Amino acid sequence: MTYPNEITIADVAKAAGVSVSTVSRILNNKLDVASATRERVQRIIEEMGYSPHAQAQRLRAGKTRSIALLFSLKHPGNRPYNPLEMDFIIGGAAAACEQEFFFSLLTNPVSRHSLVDLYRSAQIDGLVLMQVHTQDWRVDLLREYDYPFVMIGHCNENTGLSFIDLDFAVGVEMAIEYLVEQGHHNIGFLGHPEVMRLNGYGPAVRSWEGYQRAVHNHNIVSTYQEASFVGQNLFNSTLTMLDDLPQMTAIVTVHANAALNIIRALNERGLRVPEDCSVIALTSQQIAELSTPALTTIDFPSYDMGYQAVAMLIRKLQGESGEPEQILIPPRLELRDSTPPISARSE
Amino acid sequence: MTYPNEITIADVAKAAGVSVSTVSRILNNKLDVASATRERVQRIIEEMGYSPHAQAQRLRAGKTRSIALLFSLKHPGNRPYNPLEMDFIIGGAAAACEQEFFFSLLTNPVSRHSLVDLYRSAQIDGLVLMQVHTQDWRVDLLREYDYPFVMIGHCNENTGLSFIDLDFAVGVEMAIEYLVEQGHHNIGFLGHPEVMRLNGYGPAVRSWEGYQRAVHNHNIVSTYQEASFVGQNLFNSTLTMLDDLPQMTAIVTVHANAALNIIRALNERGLRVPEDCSVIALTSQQIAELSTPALTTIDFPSYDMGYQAVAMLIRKLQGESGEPEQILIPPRLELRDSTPPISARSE
DNA sequence: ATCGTTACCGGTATCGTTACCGAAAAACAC
DNA sequence: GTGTTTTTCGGTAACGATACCGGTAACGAT
Repeated sequence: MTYPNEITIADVAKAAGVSVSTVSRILNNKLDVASATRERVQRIIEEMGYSPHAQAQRLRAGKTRSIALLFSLKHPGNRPYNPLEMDFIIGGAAAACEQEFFFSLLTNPVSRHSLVDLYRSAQIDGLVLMQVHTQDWRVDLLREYDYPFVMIGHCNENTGLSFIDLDFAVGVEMAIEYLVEQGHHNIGFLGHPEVMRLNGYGPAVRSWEGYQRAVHNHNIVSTYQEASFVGQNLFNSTLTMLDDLPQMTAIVTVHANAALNIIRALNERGLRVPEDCSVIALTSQQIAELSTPALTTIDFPSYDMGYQAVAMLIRKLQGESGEPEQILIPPRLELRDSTPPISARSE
Repeated sequence: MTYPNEITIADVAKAAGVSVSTVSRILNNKLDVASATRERVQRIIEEMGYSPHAQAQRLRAGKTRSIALLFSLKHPGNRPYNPLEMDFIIGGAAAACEQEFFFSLLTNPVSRHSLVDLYRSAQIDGLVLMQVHTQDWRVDLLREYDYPFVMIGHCNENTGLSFIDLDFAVGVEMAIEYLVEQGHHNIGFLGHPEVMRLNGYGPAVRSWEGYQRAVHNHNIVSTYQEASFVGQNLFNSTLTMLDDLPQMTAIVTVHANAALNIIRALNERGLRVPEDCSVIALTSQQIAELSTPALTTIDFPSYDMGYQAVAMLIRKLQGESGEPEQILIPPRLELRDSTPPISARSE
């Protein structure tokens, strides 16, 4: 028993004794078809196991009904890949699938040519950009060509562009302010690798700005280290901060999965979290709750951001409104167990 | 200045003063074209910024040149998603992109109907299945219809099927055997959630078998817990094992990111890793090196597995050989810092 | 000069679908 | 009964590309 998958609309038409036009109308729920024939043909469609050829439909419609997410594996310093970026992908995929869009991952490095080609050769209707830099040639190019896309992240100049991003600057500031309110005076900051900041990688630049602003606005002693995502590096950077500022009682980090290494480094020096040192990380709820103690965070709703970005892109593609949507998520402090409440710390 | 993207092969032909056939031949590198015209037309293609309409090409060719990976977000007990599964995705995407295949993520739950429809409606040429169960209706269905697919994982009955999987049973056995050789007699095993094992989820079933076999073959005292991926749960399960077997000196776990919680739980009881208790995890190099101490592992080369699976699928699609490829990766013990060398433990 | 071979190119049909136009049939008014 | 509107349907031409077939021109051989 074989299952032919070469059934076309013509086969259905012939079997039903109607024209292809009629079958097409039925498939697309047009009204000018007698309900008797509609039901009869629908039954035959069911029996034959026919489903319309998506490629042909899309060629005819001039739409691909697929979008892609550019995900560079070559991002400097970004190995292993950030788990929050994984959430972007999953969230985006979920949003796309709900709307019956195909959602592809493009990991090849893009050139100007290959980027434009994606649109020109009708491979995709739109694109999601992540790992956005404050100045980003991809953004400039797509804007110039007026191709539809959205960003997870944003540039310095965003007129006419749609994006969703977390407000990293305010986030870091908020974390430090909270610690100051709790009575901390000696605070460490563990940021992105310096190379990423110098390259203009958005989160690196803005979280750094937030740190600088907080230090400037509050009367605190601080130290900072810029570390890569590698565990050993985070571990060592924490030790370096302790050398630099032995009386440090709190650490703020932008690293999603640094907690383990920070805690271990502190333990190495006989310090415990949260009794001797508080920790606030900029990460998602899921990751925060993986650690013990669960981490107090500036929440990084990465899954939702991916989801929203794709939803935004699809709205744009369906042309519901020409207005760009720009969402800069206000940071939200989530108190968990890595920052003791003020009462416990008062004496 | 606008950038029209509605240039067709006909426009190029007209501009070049040749027929569409000739342009087509040039695009496809056919030989029966005079090199003079070829170069002239190619220059015009370049100038006009033409690239062929992928949809039309694929309709004509009867191939979609896209594959998909089924990734269920509803996997019981599997929240937050396993980082190793993320690696499958990234590895698969990388392999697909290298071969210029589109690689889509499908997160919607599939039904028999929607699964078959993917092929019938020519949305995809092939599929990668993960989260495979020892008996899996999706596998049975695709096999019945003879649609091309590969698995990351495998079933009990795999004749004619292509897959790549890690040998979990032997892996767990190997880990325990190593610990026995190192002189451990009291060993804990932290496995997948019971519900996954009972549902027939491959890795859960097989790692459990490996554990049982090891306990049966060696003269050891052991305890086990089955925990979900949630941090608190892993933490508590470790404590429970310590209650159950206070003299425990080693833990084997299948959880990719359990290390933090195991270590913290041990610390809670005044035990240190690796001085008082060894830990072996079944996880990838990248994750193993995130922790301090870096974890000794049964290596789970998840990125490569995703990559290989897609490469395998593409080979199958290009029909290089009708033979199914079945790769059961022999486990490899990677010694790092969470298991002290035998010399350090001898006295 | 004629024929055959080769190199190069153009026309046409086709992939499977949908939009459009118009025709046949049915329904209604009088 | 005729005339008019409405319903229902079929034919045809696209969408943008490629495969196939056949035709022209150029060349060498006889």
